[in-house]
Amino acid sequence: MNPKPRRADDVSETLPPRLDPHEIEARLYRRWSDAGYFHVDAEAVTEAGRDSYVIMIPPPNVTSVLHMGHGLNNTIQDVLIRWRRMQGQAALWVPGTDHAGIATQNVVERQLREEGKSRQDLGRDDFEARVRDFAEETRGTILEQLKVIGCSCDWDRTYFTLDPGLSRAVREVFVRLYEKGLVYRGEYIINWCPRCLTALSNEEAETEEASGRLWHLRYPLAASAQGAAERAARAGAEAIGQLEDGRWYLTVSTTRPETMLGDTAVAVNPGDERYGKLVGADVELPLTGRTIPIVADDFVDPEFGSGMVKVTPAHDPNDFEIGQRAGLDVIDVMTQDARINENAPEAFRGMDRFEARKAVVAAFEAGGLLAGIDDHAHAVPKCYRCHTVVEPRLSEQWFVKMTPLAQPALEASRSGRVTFTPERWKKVYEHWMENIRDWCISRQLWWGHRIPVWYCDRCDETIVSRVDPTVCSACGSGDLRQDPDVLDTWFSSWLVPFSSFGWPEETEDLRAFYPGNTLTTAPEILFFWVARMIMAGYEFMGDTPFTQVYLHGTVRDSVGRKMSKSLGNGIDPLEAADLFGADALRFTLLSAAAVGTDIYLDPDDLEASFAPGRNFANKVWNAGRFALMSLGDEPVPALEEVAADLEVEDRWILSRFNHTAAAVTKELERFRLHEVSEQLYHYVWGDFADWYLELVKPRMRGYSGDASRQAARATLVVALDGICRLLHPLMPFVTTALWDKLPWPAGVDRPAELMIAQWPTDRPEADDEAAERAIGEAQELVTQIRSLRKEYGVPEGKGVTVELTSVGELLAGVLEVRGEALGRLARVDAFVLDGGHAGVGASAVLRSGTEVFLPLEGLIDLDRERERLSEEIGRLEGQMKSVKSKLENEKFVERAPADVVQRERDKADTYGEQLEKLRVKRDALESH
RNA sequence: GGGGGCUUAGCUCAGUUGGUUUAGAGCGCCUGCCUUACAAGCAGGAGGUCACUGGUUCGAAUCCAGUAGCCCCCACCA
Repeated sequence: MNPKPRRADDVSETLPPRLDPHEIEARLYRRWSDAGYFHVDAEAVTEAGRDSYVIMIPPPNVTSVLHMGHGLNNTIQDVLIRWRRMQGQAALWVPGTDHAGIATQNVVERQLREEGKSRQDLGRDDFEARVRDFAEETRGTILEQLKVIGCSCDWDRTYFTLDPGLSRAVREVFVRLYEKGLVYRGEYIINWCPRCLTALSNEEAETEEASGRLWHLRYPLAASAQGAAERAARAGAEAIGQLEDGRWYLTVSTTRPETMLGDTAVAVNPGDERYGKLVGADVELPLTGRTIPIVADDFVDPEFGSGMVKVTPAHDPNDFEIGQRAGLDVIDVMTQDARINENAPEAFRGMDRFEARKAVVAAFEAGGLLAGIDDHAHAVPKCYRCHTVVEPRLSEQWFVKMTPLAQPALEASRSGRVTFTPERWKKVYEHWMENIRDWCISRQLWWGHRIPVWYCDRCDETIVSRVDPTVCSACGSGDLRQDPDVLDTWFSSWLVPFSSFGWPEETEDLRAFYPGNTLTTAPEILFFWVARMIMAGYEFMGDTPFTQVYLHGTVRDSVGRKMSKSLGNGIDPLEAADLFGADALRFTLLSAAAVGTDIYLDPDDLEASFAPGRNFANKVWNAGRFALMSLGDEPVPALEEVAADLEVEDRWILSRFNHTAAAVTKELERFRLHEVSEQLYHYVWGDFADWYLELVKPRMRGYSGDASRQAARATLVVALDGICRLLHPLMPFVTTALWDKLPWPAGVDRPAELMIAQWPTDRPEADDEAAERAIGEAQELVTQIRSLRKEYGVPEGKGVTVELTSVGELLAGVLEVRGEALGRLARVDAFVLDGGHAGVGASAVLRSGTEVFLPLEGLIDLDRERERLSEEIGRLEGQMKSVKSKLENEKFVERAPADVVQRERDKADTYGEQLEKLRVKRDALESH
């Protein structure tokens, strides 16, 4: 009658008990790639009429191979893309890499230095070639890394920001903005890195808090101003004083004393009554022999310091502006590598700025002109690439006027056209947009897009051109010189949402894929990249490049430091994928990626760091493996065919699936990937593996008859198929490997590949509230019995009889049809309803009010158990006594350290609780 | 100086817009199990006055105010 339990040996032989990621991952990736599933044509949208879903990868820098931050970033994008693809959209993920001007140039220059060479030794062309080689190699590695973690990018569209197409777009944009008056050239104070020898944008100068000093310097007033100074001092101007030689001086303060060598004025606030009379007076600038005026300027805060400010137009942006307003001289006293130059007194020439600082202070001190030094915490700007202290420097650079560009981009956020997740970034974005400053785009580097500007040596004409000019457009001369500088690397990446689709041509791709949808990145580049892309989108395409900005957290090490190559605390995604598999890596990152929170991984303990993902991947594998083995290769019926034979657990798992699918879909829409992974974890591990598979085991072996077995088989196939689909975006490899082996009912269409199988949609008919409540009660019953068994020391293997009273209808129903299966899970031989509760036993009450009684007589040696309990109670009482006596000892309590006393008190509490529990148990045994 | 955020179990974090959550998860910890899918596992368990104070409410981890500590972003105070 009962068919023999069958084992599908063919499956069990090919499926090892431990998931071996190496065996499947590379093979499956190649299969997907070869089949062309990653590629999306414009026709899929324009002709087939499908909705497009487009993600632009944040192009990794070719500076170095990917780290775990990229792992997280790209895993998230792949989840979104795979999910949308399964939903039937034309899901396009455009990959690319960024030439990363300053960063890459630095790396190669460092290599050269180790060889004892400089870029000048090589010359511009050879140097560029060398960087190109380096970039090409890293680029290749990066793209391989993305493939290893499973990224389903459209590789046919891979771009590099220096490609001819993208370069053409860069040039077009520069010229257009120039023609519109939005690109201009000018001499301003910019952030200068004296090590990289280039200008930096404001965003590239990162401020770090530093505990510096504030030096107070005395500047003697000129002979002509002595009288005015004396009167001011008499009137209470505390910054005015008298030197030993009788001359009057004023006091200024500075954090950079060396800049005084380039001072051309002292400024006071025009409304400052203390110094009003001194405006126009002359000051003898120490060390230099120069005489400089006192000027009035609103910028000066009368409350700060002495209310008098030294003005160095060539070395401070504010001073530069004061100088402009007052028509002051500009004296640049530093070379480009921040040494004192020939404009300064000979004694200081050639000194590094920090040496010069010391020397200047020493000279002031020697001259009795040092009024004092205070500690002073302030923000020091540093180069974001080499951390050298940035020097404000006067130089001629190219800028983009940003205010006009910012307007539509700001409006996009305010109107909700562009949304931010987490929402708090919306305010940050808007605040920045509202206070946007012009963008310095020229860099004194060799690696990047050359600025398309030529200067005529004959007539001084400036030519900005889409094509390289050969003769001057003004005088016809051929003596043209191209601007030696290159553009900021972000000047190419802010265009990729359209330049990667062939802009400025009006391409089919642009029509199909612009605007895109979701931009996923770390908050660090919100201003560098995200905001600028939105601005460029509106300026050149008339629309935003994407409508959702999702900003995820940072990957940090176990002590909270950002993972970085320089700190050596990074984790190579390849290493993690190699050790645990790409699925495990992905799931670990996703399950830790609660919206907006950082992720902590320990580079010194990869096992522990990736355990969640690895364990879960293995669980999925084994649950699937077991299901496949027990299904065998015999034909499987469709669910509809066995509808009448479904057991309560079948209806339960299908209902649970429907709820899980709905929740997962909803959470994906909100980028709540942590919740997505948690939902799936509990469904797969908790519901499916721990309960459904266990309940269904006897049926799969045919113990409940063939109809029941076929119903279980059909349900199992549907459930496993659903799990593979829901889990696929997160863990594409293991799900595909299982799904490939899944038997399929005849007459039901089977998709060609899991990765393009349809995403589960809501099936309200699958919801079964009764089944969920019934199994819920059954689970509680089983758990309670297990707990009681354990607590009372019933031996593992021993079967028991359990008596139940006040059993509800639902539970009674389940017990009637599935009592045996439930009994197996709790090691219960028989459930007796409305039993007498006679004899010695343990009891519990379920939430529904059902009472559970577990008779213990004959099951455990009551005398021994009593004895054991007494012993344990005795032991605890002894320990309790010694603790109590300690605590009752006044001297101990008074003299022992507080934490030691507290520990004793905690002990007393713990023992007390334990004793209480043991006594209750003992009483339960004694009372019979 | 401005703006934003955080504080929940030993650690890292959830908690769906005040009420089925008796505040959850993973890792770690304790106890017992190699039960023929999985020891990367199974079963059971310990551990939290939800930073503090006050308020609103029938009801607060959740809303409001204040206090303390931590973090991030922006900023030209010499």
